[in-house]
Amino acid sequence: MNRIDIDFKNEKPLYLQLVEAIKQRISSNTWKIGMMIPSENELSREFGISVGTVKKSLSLLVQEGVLFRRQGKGTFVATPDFSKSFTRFFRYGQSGDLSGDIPGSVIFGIDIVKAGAKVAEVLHLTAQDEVFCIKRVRTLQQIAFSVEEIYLPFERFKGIEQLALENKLLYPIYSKNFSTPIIWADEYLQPDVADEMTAKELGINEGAPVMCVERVAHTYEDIPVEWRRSYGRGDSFRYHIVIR
Amino acid sequence: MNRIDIDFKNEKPLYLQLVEAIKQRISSNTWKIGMMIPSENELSREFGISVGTVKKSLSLLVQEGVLFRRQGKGTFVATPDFSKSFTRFFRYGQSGDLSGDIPGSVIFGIDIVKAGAKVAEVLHLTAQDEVFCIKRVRTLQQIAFSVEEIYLPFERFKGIEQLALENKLLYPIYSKNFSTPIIWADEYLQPDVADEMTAKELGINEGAPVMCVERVAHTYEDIPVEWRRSYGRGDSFRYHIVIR
DNA sequence: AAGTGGTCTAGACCACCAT
DNA sequence: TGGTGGTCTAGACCACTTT
Repeated sequence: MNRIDIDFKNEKPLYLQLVEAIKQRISSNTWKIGMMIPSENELSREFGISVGTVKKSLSLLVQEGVLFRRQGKGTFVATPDFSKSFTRFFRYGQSGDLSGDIPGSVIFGIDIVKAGAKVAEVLHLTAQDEVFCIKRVRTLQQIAFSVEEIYLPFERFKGIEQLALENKLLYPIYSKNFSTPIIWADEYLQPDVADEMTAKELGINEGAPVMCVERVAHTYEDIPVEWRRSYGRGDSFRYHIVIR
Repeated sequence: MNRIDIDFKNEKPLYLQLVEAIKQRISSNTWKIGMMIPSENELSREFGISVGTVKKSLSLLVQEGVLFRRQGKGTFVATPDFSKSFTRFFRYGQSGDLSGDIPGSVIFGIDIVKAGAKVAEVLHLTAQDEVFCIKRVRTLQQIAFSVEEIYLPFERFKGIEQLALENKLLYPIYSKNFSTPIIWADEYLQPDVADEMTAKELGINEGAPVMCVERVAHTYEDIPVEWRRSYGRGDSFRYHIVIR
């Protein structure tokens, strides 16, 4: 029936068209997070393409982390849970691993300001467009481990200033309240030393090492919707990546 | 003919067995870097499996960066060129990007020492095993940007102390002289501040920010063969990664 | 037993490249 | 024109999960 999503005259391969169609259904909340999506056979019938092609699309989406599959059970919409991968690099002491803990946060303020050149560039706005600026300190077990400034486009996040953000993870809020799930991000790391202000907020000495992390977060449709700059305590920061 | 590589009674999927067989041929230099490997049809005949299964193996190897393919031409062994991805994060000034430049290096010494606990653990040796320890400073346009200590297992790299390593990239040497191409690496980043020694070597002030990068480099067979710790100038270090 | 995903086959047709 | 990879089909059989 519903073949409006697939265009057989289109030059684009069918399996990529199906990938887009599935992403669209997830991003429009037709298929919700954690939900089982139709089986290979059903998708094959619905879109009028072969099971083999459906398999190719689904394995691509699994590879991207959008879906996960369980043999004998089904295919499910993955949780775009960045909180785990985004804080996995913090530790305390020499060996303690707190990546399982949920960080707390204290909001220092949320303002509406002009984007300015830098923010405008990364969020694809003009420098005169208004953005929200959230300042907060994040904590693990009552210890501050990072301070951050977060910039959000005003239009998309209108009303966020009235929500209780204290001790909340932001990405679930973007997803639930603003239909804006975060799917991937660019991240830039630079070492730095704490200035007076940062040192006070993190409870460390001025001149102590900190990690500066700048991040641009994106939606399914690759729209940049958040820019943030964090300063993390050097003694609790260890970032692991695999290079291929 | 040559079906010794594929075991149809094995529980492991055929396409994964083929992936291993192909990696083995590359790592044993049977198929050299840049070489065109046999076509899908030839591989299908040689290993006695269907073309579809061969396609699955090859696309997996492409995804891992081991092979690359060109429609109408063939499938080729990719250059395991880590020099690019491993130095891509350096820059000078506010915007200059020197990732295209080849860094120079000054060797401070190459010693044979006992591995010790840390090195033994990551290189899968015992603490009494001997390893090479290379100390060097790396430069871009005559400016030192990092100092590093590099540890290599003695047995695999016997003779490296007699080679001219000055201003050379090490990974091509591992590959050419020791049949040890580096395929992937774990990398750990932490911010730090320069001590007196490091500051002098990098030409910066004591207490200035530096990035501490620890890396474990691996072969095709996932054998860890190098451990290094680098301290990079904070003002020229910017690390970019994409999180999914 | 019925439904799911995981593997595998044996083709087909096409676009691209070399000759 | 013949060989290559890229896409797509229409099955088959298996392992696993649920009913």
